[in-house]
Amino acid sequence: MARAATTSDVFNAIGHAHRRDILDALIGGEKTVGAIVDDLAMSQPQVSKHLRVLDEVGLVSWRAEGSRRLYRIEPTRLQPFHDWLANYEQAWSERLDRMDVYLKELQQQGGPQ
Amino acid sequence: MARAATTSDVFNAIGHAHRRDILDALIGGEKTVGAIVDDLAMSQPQVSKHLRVLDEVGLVSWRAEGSRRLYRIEPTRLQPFHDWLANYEQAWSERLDRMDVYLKELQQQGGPQ
DNA sequence: TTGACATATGCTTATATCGGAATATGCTAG
DNA sequence: CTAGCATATTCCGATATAAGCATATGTCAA
Repeated sequence: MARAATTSDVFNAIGHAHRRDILDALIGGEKTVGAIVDDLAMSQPQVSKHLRVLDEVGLVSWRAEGSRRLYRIEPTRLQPFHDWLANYEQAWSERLDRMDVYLKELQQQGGPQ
Repeated sequence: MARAATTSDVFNAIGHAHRRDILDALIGGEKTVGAIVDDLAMSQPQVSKHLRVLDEVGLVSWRAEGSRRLYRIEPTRLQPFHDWLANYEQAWSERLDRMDVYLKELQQQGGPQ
């Protein structure tokens, strides 16, 4: 077998730097494909293809205006990522708690020999 | 050209489901390679390779204990994710604000027709 | 309708992995 | 030193894209 078939997965979508660049470029608000092409140094088909991936995953949406498309970020779709991160932060703080308990025990016992 | 050479990039590292699975398996604390192999249904070489990637990116670290290796998560390396997400949360809340303003306008006007 | 512009799509090539199997390395016990 | 276990590494074939180029599609203006 080969690479895991994980396309159309939010994590995979943001796993590529160019797509993160595109998302970053959209932080200020909706933008035209051409504007993104100008902002970043990418070819138009390249941008369109990455936008397609981002759209399939739901990270961006668009509306037509004449012959242009205005793309915008769909920040709510970052929720899975957010949730994923939260697990580790919880694990981390629990770990700090345990360390805290340990340190307090040491204090009560007068410290290690 | 082909796929962007973005290995040894934290975002790329978590872009693959199996590596996220491994990280999840390590949430409870440090674990042996063999333990991970048992937990997830993956071959030992497969797990070792993914651990290598995660290690190169700094998302895990390990200590030797006899002939075993105990791997653990390195939560501080999650900071880039946190920072990146923070940008979009701002965009997100701004969007909620705009929606709020819009809703208030509707209220003052007596609602849409 | 034609022309010009904006964007999407199809085709091709190059390449980065992924996964599997076999093997190497490292450590410990006896 | 040898056997055996735990893990890493190498070699391999398969495949999923990424990027480039050319082209199709769609929209507006005249």
